[in-house]
Amino acid sequence: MEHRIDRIKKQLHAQSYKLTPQREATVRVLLEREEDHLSAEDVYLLVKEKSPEIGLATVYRTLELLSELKIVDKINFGDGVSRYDLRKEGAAHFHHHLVCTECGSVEEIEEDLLEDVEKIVKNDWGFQVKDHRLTFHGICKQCQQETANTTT
Amino acid sequence: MEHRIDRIKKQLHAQSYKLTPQREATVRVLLEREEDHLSAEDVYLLVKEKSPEIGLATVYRTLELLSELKIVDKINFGDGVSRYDLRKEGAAHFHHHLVCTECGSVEEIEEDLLEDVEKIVKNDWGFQVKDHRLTFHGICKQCQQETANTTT
DNA sequence: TATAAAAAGATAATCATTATTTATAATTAA
DNA sequence: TTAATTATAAATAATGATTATCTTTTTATA
Repeated sequence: MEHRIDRIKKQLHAQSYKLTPQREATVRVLLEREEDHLSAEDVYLLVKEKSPEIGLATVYRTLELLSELKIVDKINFGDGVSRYDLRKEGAAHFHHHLVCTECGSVEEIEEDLLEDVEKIVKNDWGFQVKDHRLTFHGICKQCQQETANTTT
Repeated sequence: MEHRIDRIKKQLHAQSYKLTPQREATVRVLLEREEDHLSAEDVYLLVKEKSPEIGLATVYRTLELLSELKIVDKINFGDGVSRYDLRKEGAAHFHHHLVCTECGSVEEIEEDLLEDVEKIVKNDWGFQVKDHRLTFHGICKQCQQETANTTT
């Protein structure tokens, strides 16, 4: 944890930003809840538990900053809310998501499945890919099993 | 054009909805501007040109309805607005997008590049894919050329 | 230390979207 | 055909996420 905070600190410094206490508190929440896909409001409430004096606008500003520096990714699953997702250390690319339309769960795929596709895009469309967003909508393993059970 | 309106009419009827004049006007705008990725507001303004008496809420309702019936796809490129994109006739899947971070242009890829990836998702994650959304962010052909020119 | 710059806090403003309430048109039953 | 029911639309209010503004506090620098 401390190691990752340190790295983020350095990334901020590299762009002459500071890791203020408020920013650190926000980053800590993101690290603790790395598996989740928190909205700004979610982050705000969690940060508030430990640093009650923080303001919502500050959280928004911090998330925006982290997003610009590609430390977090801002994603949108179609409900009206942006969600913020810590990028894995050293990951050049956004990871993929599996959104279950039954139970709403969100799984992550770390490995990059798009290398071949990106080659095609480059060769056939002349488009120079910098980043991608891939989300699958469907039915997760668990929900499939539950449906199978109730049917039997 | 009329043929496609007819098909959409049938799709609505199949779910016991009607193609009211307002809905038809909205669909016509979507057909005319098929290449674009219009926001609800955009659609509203365009429909208003021909049918000035239409209300914004009606456009929203219509787009929502068309979206439920999978006649249009609702997408989000990360600015705060939802955009609505007519699904190609008979297309089971959402098409892909190339968003240029330089000029903001949006290209579409009709062909499905994800068949292999979906197989992997199914086999390795047990996830039953119903639909996907794939967007590449990067630099389009034209912007690459322009950069090359100014550099020389 | 004094001054300038950056960041934060508080809250108002904005803007897309949704909900509500009333009116209108279309369909069905009597 | 008329009355009653239902679907749809119009107008506008309400909501809710996000951003802007303005003031205060903190940090860095001369």
